[in-house]
Formats: sequence, structure tokens, C-alpha cells
Amino acid sequence: MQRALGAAEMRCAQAQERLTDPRRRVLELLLGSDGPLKAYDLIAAYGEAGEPAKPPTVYRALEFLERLGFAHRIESLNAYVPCRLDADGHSAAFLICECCGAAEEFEPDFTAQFAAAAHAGYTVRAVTLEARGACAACRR
Amino acid sequence: MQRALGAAEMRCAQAQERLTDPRRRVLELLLGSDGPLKAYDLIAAYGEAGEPAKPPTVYRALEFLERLGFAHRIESLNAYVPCRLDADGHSAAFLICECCGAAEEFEPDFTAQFAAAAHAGYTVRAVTLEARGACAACRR
DNA sequence: CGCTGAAGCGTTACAACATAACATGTCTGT
DNA sequence: ACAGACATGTTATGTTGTAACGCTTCAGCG
Repeated sequence: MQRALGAAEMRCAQAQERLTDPRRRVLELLLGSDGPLKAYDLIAAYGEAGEPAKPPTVYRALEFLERLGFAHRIESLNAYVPCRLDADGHSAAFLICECCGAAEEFEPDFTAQFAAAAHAGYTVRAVTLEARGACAACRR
Repeated sequence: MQRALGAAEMRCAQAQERLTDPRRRVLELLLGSDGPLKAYDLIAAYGEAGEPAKPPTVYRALEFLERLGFAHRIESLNAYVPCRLDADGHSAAFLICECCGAAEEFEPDFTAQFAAAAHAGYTVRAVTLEARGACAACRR
């Protein structure tokens, strides 16, 4: 996790962006969780001594983290996870377990989708994919 | 649109489900729109004479329509569209224009994703994909 | 150094989205 | 006609997300 924070710091410097306190704090909370976190979970957990953050504080940090690719929003859960992949693109794909709530990021292959998009005349900027099902542990 | 409503009626009968008034009305509104509709758009437009519906009326109808595959929710827009495809699966894929708000459904090819899921031990029940970009008209 | 403009933050208030819970109605089979 | 299941109406409330404003901080520059 220190490593992940350090890497984020680096990438910010490269991008001429700043990993300010609230941004760093929210990323820290995401990295420290073992599952997707809701915005209001982050708001509640924000203060070191238990005081919650104000919503815009967290939403602004999340917007930044998504923009830089440090976090992803999982639309079908209204929740957020830290990016676990190295690749620097703007696409995200998740396997979501409907039983235990785990969400695992994986490297998608959107070749077929890009072809379909091109055929329809669309230019794609970003793709998100959310597959719902059961993880190995829950399937047993 | 009459045809689509008729087809829905048929498929309900086959599935031993009922296309009741609120369900039919919401489907009608979705079919009559030229773009994704928000839940509260539906609520506002529900009454023939302008009176809005109560939220649960519309949300329950939407839940039914999604369950039968007559409509899809577009997570990244918090909006709903009627299903425009014949296929009867539970997967949905959209090309969403960030400029004009159009959302076009297409037939996805999830072979690669299913392979990735299997590799991770996941059993996939349903997949949704939302590609954001610019449509042909807006790209010009 | 001190100014300036841009980006970021804190705060208040509110808007948008969604559901719980319970009472009432309406179909279906017997 | 009755029971049970499913659907709806209604009230209230919970959850998620943003607008708008003023203040602070930081980097660039004369």
C-alpha cells in the first residue's frame, strides 16, 4: 500500500498534478479496503478520529483519482475501488460476485467491441464492463 | 411501437407473466422516447393528463421490464432504454454518445471476457458494457 | 519579493435517485 | 365464494451526488 501510494505520487508528478491531502487520504482508504467502498463509506471513514468528511471533499477526490486512473467507479454498485492494474488506459472491467460482494478487476479485451463501435460510426473514448456472477469461493 | 408492445404481450404470456397497466405504460414511454429516460422523467410523464406517478410505481415497472428483458438500465447514466435487440439473453452493451446523449444498443461479443472470467474462477450470470465516445453525427 | 491567476478546498444547502413498509386491491385455481 | 399469491397505492425516508460561494494555496513572473 505504501508502494501504491508512492507510485501514485510519481505518476502525479509526471502528469503535473498534485496528490493533495484529501486525494491521498481517499486513495489510502480505497487501498486499505478489501472490497468496493461506497462514497458515503469513504465520507464516514475519512477523519482519523472518526469525524466524517463533507461529501464534496470525497467526491472531488474520487473525480481526481478516476481522472488519473488511480481508482474506478463500479457503476452497478455505486462504489469505488483502487485500480489494481498497471495499464494506463481509461478502460475498466470487473468480475463482481453477487454473493460476497468481491469485485476483481481484470484486463479486458475489447477488440470485438471496438469493431462493433467502428461499424456503427462511433469513436470510443472509454469502456467499462461489469460482469456479475459468482466467484470461485462462493460457487462451492 | 404497437408491434413492440404486442411482442412484449406475447412474451409475457409465454413466460406466465402479466403486462399490467403500469408496466405497459412505462414500456410505452420508453419505446416512445428517442433516447434514454431517467426514472424521474418516467415518473413525471407517467400520467396521461400530466399527473406524475409515485416513484415505486415506476421503479417496480422498471424492475419487471428488466427482468423480462424488455428494457435495460444504463448504469453510467442512471437511465433506461427499451431493448432493441431480438436476442433473449441477459447481457447488454451500449455505445453512448457523450455529446448528444444517444445510446445505441449493440450485440456484444463477450468471448474474451468469459474466458478471463473462467480463468479467475468466476461463473458469469450477466454482463453489461457501456462504451462512451462520440457518435458519427457528433464527430463531424 | 510581492502580485496574479489558476487550482484546490471548506461549507452550506439542496437536487436527484431509490427503497422500506404496510395497507389495499385483483387475479387464479379450487 | 374462498384462499393464496401477486400486484398496486401510499407515505415516508434513505442514499447518492452537486451547485454555488468564498477562502486558501501554489506556481509563474515582473
